[in-house]
Amino acid sequence: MTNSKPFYITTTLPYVNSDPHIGFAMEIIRADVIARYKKSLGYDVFFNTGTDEHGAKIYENAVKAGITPQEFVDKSAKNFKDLISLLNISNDVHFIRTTDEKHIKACEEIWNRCITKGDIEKKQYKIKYCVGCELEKTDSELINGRCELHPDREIEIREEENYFFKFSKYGNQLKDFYKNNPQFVIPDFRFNEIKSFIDRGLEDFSVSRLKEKMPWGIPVPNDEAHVMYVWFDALTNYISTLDWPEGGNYKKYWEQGDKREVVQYCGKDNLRQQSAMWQAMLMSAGLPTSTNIIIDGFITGADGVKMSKSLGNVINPFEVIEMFKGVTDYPEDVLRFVLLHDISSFEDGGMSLESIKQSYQANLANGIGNLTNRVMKMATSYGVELSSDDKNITVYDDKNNSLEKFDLTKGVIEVMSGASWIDEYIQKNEPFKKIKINEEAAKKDVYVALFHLFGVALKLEPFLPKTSAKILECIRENKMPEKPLFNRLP
RNA sequence: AGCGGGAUAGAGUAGAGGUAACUCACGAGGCUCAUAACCUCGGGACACAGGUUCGAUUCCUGUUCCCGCAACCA
Repeated sequence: MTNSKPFYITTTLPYVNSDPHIGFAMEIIRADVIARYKKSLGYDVFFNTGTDEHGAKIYENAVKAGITPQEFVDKSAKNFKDLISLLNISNDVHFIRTTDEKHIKACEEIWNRCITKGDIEKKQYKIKYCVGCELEKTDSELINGRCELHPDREIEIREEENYFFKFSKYGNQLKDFYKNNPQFVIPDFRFNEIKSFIDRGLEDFSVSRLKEKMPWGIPVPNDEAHVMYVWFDALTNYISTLDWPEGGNYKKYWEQGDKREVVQYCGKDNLRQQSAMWQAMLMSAGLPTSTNIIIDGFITGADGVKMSKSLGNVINPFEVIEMFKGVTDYPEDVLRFVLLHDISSFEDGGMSLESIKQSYQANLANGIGNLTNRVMKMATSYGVELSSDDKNITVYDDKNNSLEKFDLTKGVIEVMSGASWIDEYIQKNEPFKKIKINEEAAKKDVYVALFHLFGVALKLEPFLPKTSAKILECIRENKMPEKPLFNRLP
């Protein structure tokens, strides 16, 4: 391809401490939709995801399970890879693990650059320690300044030496950066949140831990007593995946040219890390900043309550796919669909197995699936076929405005209304009646329906790739689907 | 305490200074090409109190209630 502009998109890396969560499924599906859409417009896309594999929780869990941390993360990383292929994520997605050799090298390099710049230095770090638990506690874990589990004991303040990143130094630079990039964080209200966070003033953050307490991390260069704490380790993946500093991919996809597009998807809990901390780290290391941070909402239970194991309202992505295996050949498209269509692009949204079934029935079985049968039945029995010119269109050449704005929910709803337009059109024009009295007129109607269905299928590609391909195949080969795309639920 | 967001039909959401939209559910009718699907019509809503305005549900102020954040949580 001549002229193909580079485009970079990444998800955050999920922490492999627990099983893949429906929220991560949503995040990677959304990033995948953008990646596929950009590819369809001819961009040269680098799509990144992976797993975050260091830290105390993993270390403890490995010890508990009686295996090494490396064995533990090897097993967990596989779960995530399994989910990714199950969701039919673009197969050229890059998968970085924070235990990968090239990642570790990149972390050392960015650390060295920041320390050379004078932005990392040792400080006393006060931790709150519960003697009962024998654990460090954060303020949010304490109730009235006391440990929830041991309210009868005083919290001890202990001091240790940690490395700190001089985040406070970057407040003004971040403010200027935000001013010059009014679309940096999407949606607006999240951008406001981070701006007012910066306005309140920044504190330096701790970037190392004592190795004797927590050995499972990347060693701090030139200091055997410390390992890196999560920030320099996990965030660096966005460039280590590009073989930074040496690799050509870094130059091509991150530096790019004048009109860079470096997009990071994340959940709302990651706003601060992605749009402020990571950007400051990049500034410190003398690297170009990201161009867009897209913030997703959270998925809640049906009535807006938090998903939790104790409430039993947790949705497991593997289960959802399993549930639809009997009724359709495209169960992964069902999960993709409900996550894209039923959860709003930037706000929290509720979901339950019941709501998933309902949405499936209404939109996929009664909607797209039924419509495909309806149109193809008439096309094949009346002998209507798309002209070879029409048939050879491979890209819907209109830019999808909602996708340009990363509003995927609106994007998929627009495609669905295209489908229901066809249903209305058929009802209004009644080609099934006309065929008995005026064959030509009936065929003309069916051609219109067929042509529009073709357009719907093309536009559906980034969202539901397999369903789209099947519909296009039926139209191009002028045949009925061998079986209904989406059967009704029993 | 502070900061941010929110309160719209039975449920979930959209929207805007001037006939309040959509999906599901509900009621009536239509069609028979299709997966008892599809189409049309109907009922039903802007938390409360002030203010600005010719006019606000939309802007401002206050009240009540809900939800995040409160930094080292990976």
